[in-house]
Amino acid sequence: MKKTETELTGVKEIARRANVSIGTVDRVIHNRAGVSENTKQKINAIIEELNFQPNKMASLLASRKILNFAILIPAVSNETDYWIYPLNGIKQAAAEIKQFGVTVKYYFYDLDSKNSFNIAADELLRGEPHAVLIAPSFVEESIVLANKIQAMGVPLVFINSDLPNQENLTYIGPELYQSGKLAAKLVSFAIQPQDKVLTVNIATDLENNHHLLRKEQGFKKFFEETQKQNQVITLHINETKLAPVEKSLLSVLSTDPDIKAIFVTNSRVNIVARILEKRDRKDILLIGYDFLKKNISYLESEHITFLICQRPKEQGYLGIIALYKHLFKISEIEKSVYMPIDIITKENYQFYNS
Amino acid sequence: MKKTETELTGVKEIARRANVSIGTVDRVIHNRAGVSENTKQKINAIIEELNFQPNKMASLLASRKILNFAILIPAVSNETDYWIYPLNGIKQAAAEIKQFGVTVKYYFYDLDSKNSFNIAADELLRGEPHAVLIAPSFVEESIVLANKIQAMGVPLVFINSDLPNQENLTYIGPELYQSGKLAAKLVSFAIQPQDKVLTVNIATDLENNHHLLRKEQGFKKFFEETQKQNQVITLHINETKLAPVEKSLLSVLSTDPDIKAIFVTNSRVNIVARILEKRDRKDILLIGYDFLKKNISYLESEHITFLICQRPKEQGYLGIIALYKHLFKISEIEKSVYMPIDIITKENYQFYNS
DNA sequence: CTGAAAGCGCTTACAG
DNA sequence: CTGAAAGCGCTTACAG
Repeated sequence: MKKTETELTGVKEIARRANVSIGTVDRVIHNRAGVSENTKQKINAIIEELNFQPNKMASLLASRKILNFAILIPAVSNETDYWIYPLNGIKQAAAEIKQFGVTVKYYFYDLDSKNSFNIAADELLRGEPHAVLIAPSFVEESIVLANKIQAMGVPLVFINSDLPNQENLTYIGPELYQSGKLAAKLVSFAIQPQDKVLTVNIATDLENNHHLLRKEQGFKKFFEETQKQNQVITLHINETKLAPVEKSLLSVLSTDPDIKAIFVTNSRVNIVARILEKRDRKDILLIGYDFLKKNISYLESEHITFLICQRPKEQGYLGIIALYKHLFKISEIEKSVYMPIDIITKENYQFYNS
Repeated sequence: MKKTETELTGVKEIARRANVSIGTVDRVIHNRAGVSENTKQKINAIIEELNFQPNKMASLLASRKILNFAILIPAVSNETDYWIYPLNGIKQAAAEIKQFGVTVKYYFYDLDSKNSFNIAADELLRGEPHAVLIAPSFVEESIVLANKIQAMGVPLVFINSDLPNQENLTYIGPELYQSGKLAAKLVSFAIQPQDKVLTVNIATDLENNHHLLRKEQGFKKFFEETQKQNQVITLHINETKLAPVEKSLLSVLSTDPDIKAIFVTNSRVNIVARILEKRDRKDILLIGYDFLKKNISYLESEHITFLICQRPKEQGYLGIIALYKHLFKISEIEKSVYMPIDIITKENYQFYNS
């Protein structure tokens, strides 16, 4: 249970072979100034030869570094508990890497307020973090922030939605188009050729919700590609309260009684479920997004048949771990990590851990 | 970026407050013998008060421990590449914890040979590992091994299948019954009330394949519970070569032309896919298990509609991490971790990372 | 440009 | 039962 092959490696051995002090070796390892080109090369050669990997624990211990990670994500709101899941993932990762001197600071913004985003972003910058994870819900504002963070040379991770042309360390989140296609496939099983299908976007600010449209496109694409003859009807509802959604939806359903499946492009599928429940319309297959308590209860009662879910907890967890692995040089980080597209039903939700 | 609040905590501070040496503090922390009850209590009180958590990196560094993990899993065979995925997960975890002084040793056995299992198990024991992960495919033989390992006080993790009444640290793998139910639900969407459904077990040694029966039970249970009128027919084929499987299967299909869906209870679904492909029977919905290359290609060609998959890579990864977290006291380990039951289709398989 | 010394927070013999 | 010292493999001032 003891290490044996010490002495053969390590700064000491390098110093001995190069005939210098370990201080100089350290300078070379970390590329610090003040070493003659000559000894530098000599030392580097030995490092190569020994295939030397500095002992991270020792270096952490000696340097007494503490690293501050900053998190900027939406606050958990009354309307949706979605963001509790990424937050839980982040907290779990934070607990695990605490012992390596990492502290995590949280900044929350209101999904209904760009201003709250900007305020939180300013606070974050003032904290001078060593690494940042953000959910860039507001595109313009997020780009401004991302540019500042990247200018500081601070590694940045996006979760949940991506921002193009940034120099972020990685993106961890869903690929939307494909999830729409998958939804369409699931729907296609349960309907007859003459049935119609309805897609519903429920969001007040569709501008900042391009992602809903991506899902819709994927959904429609499936029906085109497979040459199904089912008509796909599209409905945008730019309100999120029950009453107006109900009004719009019922109007469409009465105009088109052949609609036998509804695809809701976000987690507000529970609103539609509630409406169908009131009218006792179990003949319509309902499919939507996200593992929220409200949605799960409708999965239970079979008003919702499928939920598509992209591991919100894992997004948070992996985001933090990516920053940790990068800063501690544990492994290389991929530029983007697309979460698996999970299908949740009444039969498997109890095994879905977030 | 420097730590500030040092001195307030740590063995030194405890020693100072208790008026003893840090050596004595260390003895108490690790419950070593040779400390008077009196000073022990005094020190423990201070530890409580300070909410002291020893610095793991320092302790690791000072103790120069190396930990050997032993892995016992089936070898990757020609017939199936299933076990490459757990192995990859294990290797990934091993790479990440290598820097903490963990080395991993692999022992492989042949799924067709209990003897090879016993030989590998003996070798493993001779290696005197500090932690063990096994896939206990042969029940009897695995129990014998598990008892020996547990008698040595060595933490033990099971992946892929569980063993009852053991004192293992944790089990990480699938819950089979529920996955069968889920398969039934998926099938139920695509069939008409008059259609029949076939479940197929393909395995030479059904005795050591109780798990197939569990899936079959779950599958049947769904049809009972939901009072579907579809007849569910059961077929056991105790051969794994194409020819005999083909013979059995075609015989059943010709007797019962109403069979419109087939549920294969393991990864050999590709054999059935091949048979259906040859006969160009795309009218039969085929569903089976596991993200194998062969299976995926039939998913692509739409001879297989659904694959159910339980994250083999993650099972390996999490198994190792559980041992690491246990030995390094990073967090408590749950007695069993059931993997999510994932549904793989042509539309989402490319995002499934194992 | 380089070295010698002190120290990170622990653990490990060894001496008493 | 307890303490003092050396050391883990690095990093950090400081001195030259």
